[in-house]
Amino acid sequence: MARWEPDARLRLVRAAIDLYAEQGYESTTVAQVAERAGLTKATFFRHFPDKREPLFAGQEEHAALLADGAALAPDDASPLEVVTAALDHATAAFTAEQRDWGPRLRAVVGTHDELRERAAFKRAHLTGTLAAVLRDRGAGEATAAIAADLGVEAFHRGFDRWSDGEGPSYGDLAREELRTLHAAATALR
Amino acid sequence: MARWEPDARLRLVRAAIDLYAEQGYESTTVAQVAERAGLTKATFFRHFPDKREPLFAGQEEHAALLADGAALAPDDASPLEVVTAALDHATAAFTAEQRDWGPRLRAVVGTHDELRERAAFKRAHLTGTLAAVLRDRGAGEATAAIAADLGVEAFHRGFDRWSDGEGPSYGDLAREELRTLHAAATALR
DNA sequence: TCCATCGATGAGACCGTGTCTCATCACCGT
DNA sequence: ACGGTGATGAGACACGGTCTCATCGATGGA
Repeated sequence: MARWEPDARLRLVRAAIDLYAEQGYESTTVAQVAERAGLTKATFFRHFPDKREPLFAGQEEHAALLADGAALAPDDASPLEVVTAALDHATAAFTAEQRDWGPRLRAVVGTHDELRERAAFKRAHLTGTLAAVLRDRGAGEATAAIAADLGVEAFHRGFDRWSDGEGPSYGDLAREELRTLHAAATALR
Repeated sequence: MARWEPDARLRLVRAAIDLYAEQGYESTTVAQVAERAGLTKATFFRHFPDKREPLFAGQEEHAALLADGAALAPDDASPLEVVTAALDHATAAFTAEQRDWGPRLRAVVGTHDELRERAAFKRAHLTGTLAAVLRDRGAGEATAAIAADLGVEAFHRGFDRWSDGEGPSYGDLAREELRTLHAAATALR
């Protein structure tokens, strides 16, 4: 793996973020992204299925980590404890580089519906994965859906605050968000 | 408004649903859809912004109705009561034709990620709209987010059951789903 | 040292989506 | 009849995304 100049994939991610931010997503062509990374269009599509995906490269990992963390929780854990375990486990994915990219990614994604759409899809995938784990553990349909919603909401709120440089660790922020959301949920009338 | 053969837009919707179901979404071209509707590719794109949109033609109306219904609720209504009012008001959108198309649409959308993605986006839009109304009415950030999630979840579950031919009226089904979800939410631990 | 292999890349043809411009045609009011 | 208006058709165009074939660079073995 990785001959010639290594890290082609990473170079493509960086080139995409930079160009989409500099010139706008629409007015940037895939060929331009590839060129900035020292590659060609064909190679871009060998690393990513489409023009939007480099911006969301880390997300499948997040889904996997959330699911793994949830599956690793003790058998007698309540749904909310399972979600907490999932959030804690996901902490592993959050490197310094991810934190730096966070705000820039949010800004770029916010500029174009096509990107918002992909973000919504990834989020729905996350929610679905988490809900499936909860159902497998015996939670009711409705309970699984709500707990998953709260977990993913906390996941994103925590990440946003963390990548804005707030708080000590991501894990603490996410847990705090989850507590807040849970309190609001039980108080709902 | 509608000269020549009237209802060009509706004919396009029907042609799209039929062809996407018959031949698959991928292997159907926009030109084919337009041709079945007795039109051309250029006219298709005058009625819809892209190939996916005819399948989701009714959804903006749903968002508007939910928002209107929520805004019409009495000033002292609780978040959940606001959501209930929104669901009741949305009932207006559900014609017999919508019910017939429901299962077919679900089936087609389920066959292709590109369509699932659009569905997730529409749903996120719905949730965002509802949450915004709730925040404007003074609900807290977290409360608005959760109430909106429950509302949209109930909206979709209700619609699925209703379009499967279940239950008396859509309004009753959606209210029932909302009650179930609310019960699960308050019982969450 | 040389060579065969294998995986990553480049080159370029190709189809479909989505945009745009210009011409056409049907309806409408006068 | 006649001109205006708005929906449509025709066709060129750029770009996204797929595919095939050729190339090249590193590796491992004789």
